[in-house]
Amino acid sequence: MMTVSRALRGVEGVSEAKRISIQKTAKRLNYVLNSNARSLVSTNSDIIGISLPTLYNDVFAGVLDGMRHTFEHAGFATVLDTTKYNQKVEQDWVERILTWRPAGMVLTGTDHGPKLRAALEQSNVPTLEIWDVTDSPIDICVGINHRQAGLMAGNYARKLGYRNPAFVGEPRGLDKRADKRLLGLREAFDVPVQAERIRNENAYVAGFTGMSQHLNRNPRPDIVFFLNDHFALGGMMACRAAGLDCPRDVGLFGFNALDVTAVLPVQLSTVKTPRRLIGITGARNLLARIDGILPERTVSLPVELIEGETTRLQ
Amino acid sequence: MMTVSRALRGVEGVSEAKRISIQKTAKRLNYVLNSNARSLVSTNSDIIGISLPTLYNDVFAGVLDGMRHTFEHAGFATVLDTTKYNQKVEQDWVERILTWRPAGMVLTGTDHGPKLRAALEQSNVPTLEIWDVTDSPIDICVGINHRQAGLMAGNYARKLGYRNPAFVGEPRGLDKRADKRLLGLREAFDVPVQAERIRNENAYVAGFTGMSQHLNRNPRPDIVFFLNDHFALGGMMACRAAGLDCPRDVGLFGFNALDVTAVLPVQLSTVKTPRRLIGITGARNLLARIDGILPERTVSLPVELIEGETTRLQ
DNA sequence: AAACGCTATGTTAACGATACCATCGCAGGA
DNA sequence: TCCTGCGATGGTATCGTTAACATAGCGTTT
Repeated sequence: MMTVSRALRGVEGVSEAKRISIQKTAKRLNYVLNSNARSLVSTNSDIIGISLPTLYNDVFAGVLDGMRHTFEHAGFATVLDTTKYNQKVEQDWVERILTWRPAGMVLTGTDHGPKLRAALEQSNVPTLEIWDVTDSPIDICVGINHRQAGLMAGNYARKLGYRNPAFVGEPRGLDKRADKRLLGLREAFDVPVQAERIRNENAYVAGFTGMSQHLNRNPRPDIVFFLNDHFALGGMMACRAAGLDCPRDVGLFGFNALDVTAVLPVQLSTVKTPRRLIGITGARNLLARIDGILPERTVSLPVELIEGETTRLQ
Repeated sequence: MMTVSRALRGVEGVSEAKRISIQKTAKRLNYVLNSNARSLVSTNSDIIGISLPTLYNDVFAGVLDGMRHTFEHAGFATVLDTTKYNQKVEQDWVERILTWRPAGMVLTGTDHGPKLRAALEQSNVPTLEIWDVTDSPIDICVGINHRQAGLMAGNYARKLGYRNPAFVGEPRGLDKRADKRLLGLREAFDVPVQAERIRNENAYVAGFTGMSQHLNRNPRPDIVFFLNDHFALGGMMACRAAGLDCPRDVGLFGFNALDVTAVLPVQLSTVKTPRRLIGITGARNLLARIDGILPERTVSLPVELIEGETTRLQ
């Protein structure tokens, strides 16, 4: 038994002849190793749990892709969860995955249910929080500063001369990062930023609806910021449907620099976020953490302001 | 030990008083069950492996969402893989997951690496193939008939009077389902269907590029079919950039009825695919299969032709 | 009061892999 | 010839949980 175990694992101490013969026999018998037994004896598995809010958003697909690339390369399998921005769902899922003794855990954002932090600290499982940053992560975190990103966009627009800003997003509390961006935005202006909050599965429709509401208001906003580029595209279409010209009549500002922006007739002003890089950096740091090296607890990656044509005041 | 095990699992045969006391003690000690040990003794886990080509495509996000919803509800956790349309990646991943003795397995499409089918049949793990259908699935399958969907779109366009069809997709062999749709399309017409095959991470850009190529050809196609709606949106923008009007100068036809089509100024003609339903139905059948009930081996769900404004010949 | 039936609780072995230690066989040195 | 050292191989106990079986305790029936 021991020789077989050693041979199949590629561990030292087996003659080459015997190793080959064992491997041949294993293949002939369709022998499949049992990871459960291995994990039981070693008290940890090569599973990494990843919790994301949703997959309908290219953003998380990008982050996930970066992480998975790195994890798979290092020999870890990923178990996925989508919380739909529901803390209870996240918490239950984490408790569940912990029974598998995962090698590591990845959560989105830095705001979680009350018992979750304690459960993870108890368990001693290396934990990465991603996409947002905080000074006091559960363990380590890699992301961007959303408040600052909002501030950056707001300052840019204010300097251009926009004076009547508005925002279109989801209901408050749902997407905590978007809330922080709006906070930054409000810091940039000395006038109130009107927010339309739309709940719709379809982000484009949500943007369209929110923009339409803003256009009905008096005075009409001179620039509208959106939760992301998909919302912004919806807004752009609402603009068009109302017979208004962008940027002549109203400015538009998105977030994330998603794929679709590459083909729009009017280039969208937006903030480019390093999604794949966040994933890769996060995964790399978590792997280091698993190996016992303690990387920087908090890594905040830079974002890039894209000055598009939708904010060209005449 | 047995009483504790029974108490925590909620199995019959423990007095209520003792059960409560055990649960309290467990909580106090931060006791976490070990699923590895449980899986070892029961020789199977409550893990279901899901392999998808990519997550950058809303299509698979939809299918995945439907499946996960059903699986989670039934108490199963999902382990995810993204193959990027690479059979070797898929095969290695399946072999890896099989060491976990998963309760079930989900693969995308019906074309796999040579050893994969044998490995899965050997393992006796219930397996669902999704998105495409075949008469001889590995185990069971739920999806749509892509050839027929292509044929349906082609017939519709031919009847409208289009005579010079073209297609924009990815290199042949990459997305087997798209290849089948093109096959159906070609069946519908008695003239050749010119295909532009573009490789680009960004689907919108791929559509834009492919459309531009077609527009340079002489004679120019009178209708262009796209791999999906994202490609089609890119094509629509290329059209616009070239100063052409759609549908006056050229017709466009997408696939999938993705979210973005809801806000386009000209409603895109497309084929609506039941993605969530495929996920839910597939998951439900796989669960039945796991419970020992043998559902229909092959389920082909209907698609719906959306007659948009991009195919209104004047 | 003895026999029975039932529920609650406890004991043992097993799942498959591996760490740890024991042994075997052989080459080379004294 | 015997001993030493080393690499290759094998034996045993263990991880945490659960199925299967055993027993203890208590009320009920005759």
